[in-house]
Amino acid sequence: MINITFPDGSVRQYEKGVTGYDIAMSISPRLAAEVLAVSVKKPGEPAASKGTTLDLMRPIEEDVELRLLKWEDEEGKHVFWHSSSHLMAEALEALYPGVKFGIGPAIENGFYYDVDLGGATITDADFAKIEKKMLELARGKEDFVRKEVSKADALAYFTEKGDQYKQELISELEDGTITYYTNGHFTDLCRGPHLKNTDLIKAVKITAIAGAYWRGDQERQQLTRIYGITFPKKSLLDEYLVVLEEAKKRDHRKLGKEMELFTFSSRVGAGLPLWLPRGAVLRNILENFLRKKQGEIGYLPVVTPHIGAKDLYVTSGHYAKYGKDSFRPITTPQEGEEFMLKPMNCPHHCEIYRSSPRSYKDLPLRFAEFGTVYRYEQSGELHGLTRVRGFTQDDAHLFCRPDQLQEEFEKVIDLILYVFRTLHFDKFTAQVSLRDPNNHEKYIGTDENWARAEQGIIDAARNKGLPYVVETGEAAFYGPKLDFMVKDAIGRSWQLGTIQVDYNLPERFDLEYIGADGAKHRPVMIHRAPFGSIERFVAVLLEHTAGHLPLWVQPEQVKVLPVSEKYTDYAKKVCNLLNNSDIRASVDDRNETLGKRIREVSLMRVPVLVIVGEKEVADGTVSVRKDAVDQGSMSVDGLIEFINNAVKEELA
RNA sequence: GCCGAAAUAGCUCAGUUGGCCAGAGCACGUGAUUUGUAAUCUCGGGGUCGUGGGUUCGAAUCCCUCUUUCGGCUCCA
Repeated sequence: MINITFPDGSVRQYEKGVTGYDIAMSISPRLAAEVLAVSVKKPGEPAASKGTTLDLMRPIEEDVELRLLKWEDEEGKHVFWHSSSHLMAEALEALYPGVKFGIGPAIENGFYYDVDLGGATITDADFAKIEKKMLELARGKEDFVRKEVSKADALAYFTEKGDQYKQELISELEDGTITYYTNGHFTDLCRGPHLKNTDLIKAVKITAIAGAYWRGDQERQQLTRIYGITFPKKSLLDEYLVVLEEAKKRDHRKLGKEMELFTFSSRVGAGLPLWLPRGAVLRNILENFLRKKQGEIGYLPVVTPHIGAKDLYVTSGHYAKYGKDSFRPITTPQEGEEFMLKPMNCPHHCEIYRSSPRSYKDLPLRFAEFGTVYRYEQSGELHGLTRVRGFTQDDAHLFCRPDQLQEEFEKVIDLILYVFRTLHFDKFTAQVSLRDPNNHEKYIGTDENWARAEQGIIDAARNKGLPYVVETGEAAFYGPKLDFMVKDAIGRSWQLGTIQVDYNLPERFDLEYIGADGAKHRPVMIHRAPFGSIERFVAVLLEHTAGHLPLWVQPEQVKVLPVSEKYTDYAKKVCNLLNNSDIRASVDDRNETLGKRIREVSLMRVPVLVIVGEKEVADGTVSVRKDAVDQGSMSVDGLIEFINNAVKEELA
């Protein structure tokens, strides 16, 4: 007998070799019908470990802590979708004989399978056919059968099948660890785990097709990636589709148009946003907010040009790294003279540092600039305001002594957290981006400097008690980073704030300061941008708020609506009083019905509407509504106070 | 850059297997109306159907080029 410990701490005894399914059945058949897989954890495993997910039919041979995984568990969904990808593969094999398979994992929302269709093509029109086949196979109640195979047998099987992708995968596996899973007529190389039976899959939606390189390598074969999502109940699929529709409405590209913030023009060029008046006001508000805060904490404003001599970037290393993939150098009437659009501000700031001899007493020096940079992003990468070719970084470079690095770094973390908190970004992830340990030639600088910088970042994040994840291979080519990642409306992750420790540029630019000992020393540099870029920040902010920006950020805070022409003068007077109190207000006295003007102003997301008619003129008051909620009538002074308080509350 | 999809009026979209001067709503202009909390009525102007080429008696519709956009992949200083 073995002891099985349940999440509530209770312990039951079962025969050795009992399956998760047996255990669920022993509790209730209804439960057994809902359980998708089990998670087991051996007594010795650390408390933080989530345990190992196993098939329901795998025998359990020793004492374990056990969780029965259902749809509601992340791991349960993962198994469900992974099995669904095998179900889709089975359907594809039936519909497209000879199809070859790459990999088919579960993802955050559903699953995909990379396939090589030979000469055949799949379009959206084929989705229904695939869905139908999958449901038909699911209703056939096929068990997922696990089987251990030798490497030689596995290779022989997929060689005979002619599937070179699976052969390649198997050739990299160790003998004795290889398993097959079979559902119906489809057998796949797979570690599992899987569902007990396909009949748990009740609703299927093929969502998209796209190209994907085999093993993510641009140089290799491009496969067709088919995305899908499945559910154990039809109603869950319907709910999911509604959520997707809602997310589309929050798309910053749509909101930017509706709210008249920005636009693009193919004549100006792809990826080069044009900020409309209201958008420009929004940018100024965000910039001034940060400018003010940075002024308070010892940053010094600097301004540098949009171009720099090519030599500047040869010195910084950017030319060698990005020269050929970037905007080409600008030539001049002077033979041999070349300038480049600046892809980043640091080289310019390094030259500002060099403009004067520096003492250890001068440090840290913090040079801040809203610097517009230009990067030739691949055409297929451009995306609204989140990935553009010309954008403005809320950049600053901090030059400090090595003994000041830790404190300076932590102060930057504080600043970024302040910015995020003030704008109500609570759902972000801190990511420590380190260099790829297997690919050092991608980076510049010595191993020693890298090690110091990477350790410095990890220490700072720890000291601040910041929860973080570590990603190797995500560092910039000149140094490791601490990135603040935020998701957009449809779940894509974007980097906003970033802090980077850099020992390399100070060396390349031969930056120095005179220490207390009278000798020359090398400063350390921190690159940082709390927003990341204004463009991307605005995009994500719009998607998070669905356009209902905080009152203090709204380019237009108040619209004053006279009920009719007769009250326009009074409306203008009210508006003037608001403007005099630094409230962004305007009058809409167009010859339209009040109802229509309210509708339009609401669609523009103007948060406060002020309505004035006969009654208000007589009493010297205004009628106020904020975010579609009536606030009753108040004096103009009362309104100013009301707005100022609302803003104060947001900034608190 | 790669795979796939798309581009019709300022915006959102119709436009049947190629067949008379290409349509609607909103927006815009005009006249009426002077409005009390999410769409008042009238009349009107507006499109070389993204670009250039081709097939055809005839192209918004079929084929190719380029541009831009969308979904992924790769990339992301």
